[in-house]
Amino acid sequence: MPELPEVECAVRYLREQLTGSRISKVNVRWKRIIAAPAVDRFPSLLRGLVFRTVSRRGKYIVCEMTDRLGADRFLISHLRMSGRFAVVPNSSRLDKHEHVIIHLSDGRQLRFRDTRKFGRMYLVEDREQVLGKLGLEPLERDFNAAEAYTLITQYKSPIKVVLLRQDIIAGVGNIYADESLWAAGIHPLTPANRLDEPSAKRLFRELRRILSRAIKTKGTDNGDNVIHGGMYSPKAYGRANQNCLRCSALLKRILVAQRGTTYCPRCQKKSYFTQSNRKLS
DNA sequence: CAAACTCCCTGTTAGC
DNA sequence: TGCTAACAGGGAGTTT
Repeated sequence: MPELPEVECAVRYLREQLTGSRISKVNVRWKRIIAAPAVDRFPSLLRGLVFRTVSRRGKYIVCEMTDRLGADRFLISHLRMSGRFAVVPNSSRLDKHEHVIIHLSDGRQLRFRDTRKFGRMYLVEDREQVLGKLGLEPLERDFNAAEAYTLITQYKSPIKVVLLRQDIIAGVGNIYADESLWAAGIHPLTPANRLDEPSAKRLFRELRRILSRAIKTKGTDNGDNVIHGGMYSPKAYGRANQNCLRCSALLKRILVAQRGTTYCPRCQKKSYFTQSNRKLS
């Protein structure tokens, strides 16, 4: 599932492919993907817009567009579980999971493919309408660990829950939450406000290191499959009942706020619990 | 106000 | 082998 690094790779690909291109026609094949405005107005409002640039905010892909009069419009997409973009020639065979087709005036098409149909697209005049509540960007140069520590100590919920909250730190999903907690040696159920400053700083350092490295390894993947199939291999996520790569203890799987969570009971010490948790199988 | 639950979807996998 | 049912998971919305 795409998280910050996968979205960043998609953004770089789209920026390369789309900058300067004009939309000539739009075909929506699964209406629920269009979150704003009303689906019936979406194609006509997009027609004629030119891609200025593409950037990322959290897990959102932000296409900055200009209309014929030079006014700003924002085409913002969220890949959710299984969404991915591809820019292909018109002649490319239509896949049954390609739900939004954006025709470009140069004979190519931007296609949004999403098997689970959870992805969302927004066309708005004010980007804050979609992005307004997002939290800190963990890879920004101005990300400050001391500041972030002060921020997370406001929450008594488990640190993993805090990491997953997009309004606190943007872009972290289940994979990189488990990975950074494992790397920092912090139990996922530790209440955020019980973390000491060194632990929190270690967590942020590991988070940034892991996110950056994931972007690099996905980036070196062959160019036309930038979103998935990267080289990043998780050390904790998805490795329940396998040996910890640091201490060789058996990794454990629990539920934290309804999300599958894998951690090492030896390296990530159990300290405090704010909620009951139950074992999975 | 926060935590928990429900829903949206379908490919994959476990179970029979 | 072939079928069905459970499951995963981000985020919005609803309920407790």
